[in-house]
Amino acid sequence: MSGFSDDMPFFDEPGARPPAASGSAGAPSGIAARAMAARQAQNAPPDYLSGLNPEQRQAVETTEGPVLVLAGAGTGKTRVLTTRIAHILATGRAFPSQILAVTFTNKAAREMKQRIAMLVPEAVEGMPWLGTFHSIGVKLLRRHAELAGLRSDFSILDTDDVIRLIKQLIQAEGLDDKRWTPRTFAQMIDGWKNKGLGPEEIPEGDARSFGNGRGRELYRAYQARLTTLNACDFGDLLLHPIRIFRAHHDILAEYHRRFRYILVDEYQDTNTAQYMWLRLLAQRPRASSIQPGEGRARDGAPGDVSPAPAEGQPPQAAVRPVSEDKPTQQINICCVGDDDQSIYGWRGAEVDNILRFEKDFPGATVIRLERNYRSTAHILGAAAHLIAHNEGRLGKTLFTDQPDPDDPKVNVHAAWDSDEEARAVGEEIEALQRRKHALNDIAILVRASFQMRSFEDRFIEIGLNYRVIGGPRFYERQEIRDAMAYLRVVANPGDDLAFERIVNVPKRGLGEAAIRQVHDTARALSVPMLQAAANLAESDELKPKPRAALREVAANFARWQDLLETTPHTELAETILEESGYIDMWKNDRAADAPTRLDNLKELIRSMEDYESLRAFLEHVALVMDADKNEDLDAVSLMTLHSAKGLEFETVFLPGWEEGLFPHQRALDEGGRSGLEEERRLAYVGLTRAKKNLHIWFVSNRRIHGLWQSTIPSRFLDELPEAHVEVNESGSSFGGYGNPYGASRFDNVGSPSGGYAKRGDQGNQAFSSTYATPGWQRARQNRTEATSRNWGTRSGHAVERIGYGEADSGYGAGRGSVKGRTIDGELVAKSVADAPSAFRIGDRVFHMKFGNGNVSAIDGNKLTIDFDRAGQKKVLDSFVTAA
DNA sequence: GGGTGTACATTTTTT
DNA sequence: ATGTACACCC
Repeated sequence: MSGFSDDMPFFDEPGARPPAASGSAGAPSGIAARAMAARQAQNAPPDYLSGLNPEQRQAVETTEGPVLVLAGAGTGKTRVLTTRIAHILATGRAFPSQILAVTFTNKAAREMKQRIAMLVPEAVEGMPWLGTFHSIGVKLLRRHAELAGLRSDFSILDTDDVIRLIKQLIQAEGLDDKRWTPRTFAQMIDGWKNKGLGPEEIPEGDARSFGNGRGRELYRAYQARLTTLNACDFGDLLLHPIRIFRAHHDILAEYHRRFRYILVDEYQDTNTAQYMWLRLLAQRPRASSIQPGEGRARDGAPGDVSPAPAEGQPPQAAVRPVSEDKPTQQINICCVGDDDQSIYGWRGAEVDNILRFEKDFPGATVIRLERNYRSTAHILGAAAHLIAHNEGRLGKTLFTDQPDPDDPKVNVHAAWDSDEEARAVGEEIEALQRRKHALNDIAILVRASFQMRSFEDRFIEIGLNYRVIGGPRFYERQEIRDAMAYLRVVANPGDDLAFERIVNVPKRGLGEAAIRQVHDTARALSVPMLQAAANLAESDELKPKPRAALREVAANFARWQDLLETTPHTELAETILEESGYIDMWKNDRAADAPTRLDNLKELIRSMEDYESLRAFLEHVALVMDADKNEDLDAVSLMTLHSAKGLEFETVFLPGWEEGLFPHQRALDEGGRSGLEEERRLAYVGLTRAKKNLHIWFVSNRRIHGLWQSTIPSRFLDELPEAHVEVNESGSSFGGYGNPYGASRFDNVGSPSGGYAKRGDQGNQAFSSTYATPGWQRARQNRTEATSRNWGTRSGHAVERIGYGEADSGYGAGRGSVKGRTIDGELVAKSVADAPSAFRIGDRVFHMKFGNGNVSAIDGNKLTIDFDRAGQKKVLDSFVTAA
């Protein structure tokens, strides 16, 4: 139908054009010339190699055979990857189109393209196979769609579409969608697909665990529905090609001939499906059973392998033959990764893939990059000591060539609560700013996004520029998704999900009943809903009003589809949004954000200009996540630790190092030891983002889900080496309250005279010099604002009180009631039982921080207490005792 | 079909 | 505490 194939140069098309835009169709003039030059000048290494250290250079020059590059943080990973590609090209080992280079994110792919362009300018246009797993998957699937039961104009559904679809299926099965939530099932399917499992392959137990044992049927129905919709989800972008490769050896063989070199970025993040996909492509045709489930290795005729020059292959003369002395179809796969930075286990990544590499690819060369160009010796020392607490590593130790005795140690600070934490970080940043430190070179990396809020509040208050990275994405906004739904129906009339989304947006008087009717008709006739709507509009099965509405919708789409051929896509999009009444809908909306939404729609249309066709644009939006950010502004970056991977900053703040938050309680509860190790790797990633200054913070009180919790410092703090760490005792807070893992040097943080924090110490006097600190003033202010009573002149007493008056009984009793789960003797989980509270309304109670108060309401184990001094708070009953 | 009330969940995120 | 999603009622 659509003419999308223009922008996809498939190699086996007649007259396949190699490096198109370079104008070198046929003869690789530019590249070959370069290759010649390179070989003529063999004595002097090409200049792109000259800046590499010996390990990097080895990684670049070991082009043949399987290679694993273990690239620690800041060791020049991307540089190796891009130089390696440049090297392969410059030496004439392959054409750009014969290199498969996969990344996880579009950002990484883009960066790689840019950097290759700097090294080999003429090559990039011809690297059609550099991209994310998913974008390459789409490309493969568009080419062979019919083998997966799809048409090549299939839609790609995002998570939201998938959930809506599954909801329909669950309801169709007569299941309660409260008991069996679509979200849960969508996650299950995602998990199965990550493992490469289709409906028939999932374990019986999994199948039974959902929807009264109907999991397998539901999954099957889901896949059937996708086929009907001519759509696939993200998982299918990998799974369909895998199936096709397995079932059609001739097609796989084509790609075997095609891809001479395979490069994989962030290999530690690959999941099982991606692994299988890579194995299929990298496998030597003759290779026998290497992998369970991968047994059918034999395909392409073993003998024929040697460069059966397909169209567009470099003339043999110009190319150094692919290692004549080695067996044919050499596996030239190079995986780059860092097992210590594997932080995506929760979404299916298998660290094992990287740990197993040498077994998977016998004879592999393993190269370690440990020379770090980013961080100071203190930071590296801290990171190394921390990560050494993990088991099952391949083992690497980062080092730096340039230790500087003036480098600051890693700083650890304590704060009373998250507001004070934000306030103090804000002050530190302002101080840096006065010293001309660029804000762009400062980042705050949090474990969970709710932590960002206190920083945002504070930064707004003091007028500090900041940017949040990884927030709600542009294309996830309602108005964008609506607009996209219109476009999707035009591009793929079978996209019922999109149709349903907008059939009554703006309101056209089509209620649930009318839509159901369209749905049923579509099912009965096995046609898309759009078609069914057109039919219904001509029948008398509906009341006049909805009938007229449907007729108009159907006529509109018919007209738009005609325009698709003749009208530029941006213009078409404008027409659609105008004629559908969608623009007017927002113009008439009095909501405060309506103008913003209109702006977003304009921006959407503007961004379409960057794409050749409607379908190219739709694909971009389906696959690309990036929100455009304002790079010009000098601003502090605020993001989660996960989204910080791969970035670096001069100065990094890591707030929230408290048990339960970091490591996160849920990671511990659900992941046990390996969950803890992943959290530790996350900490490692955080530490290694910093070039020079690193500040870690923890607080003693955090409000989680609306109630106050006392917190204890993260065990990770205890895993930092003293030699590289400086505990900052500027003393604006009350630090830890004892650490269940034994004495911790952080127990005393924040106590000028020390010692109060030790259990049993009578440390009241310790606070005399502390209560007047800004943190306290602020804390007090908050309380005053909240309750405006009982908190004026007696604050001094209150401070003493709150500190440790009867702490032993209070704390001890509270803690003692919480049972913990342990792994190897380490406390890992402390789930609080939902036992009815032992307290009653009106009871006089004591809380270790807020002092005495009266219980005013009880909700399970959550108490609302009117504290004498601290005002009304909600706290867990395990944190108070009868007074 | 739209508006109001209640119930529930709330780590991390890419494609 | 706070937001969202759904159910129910007008």
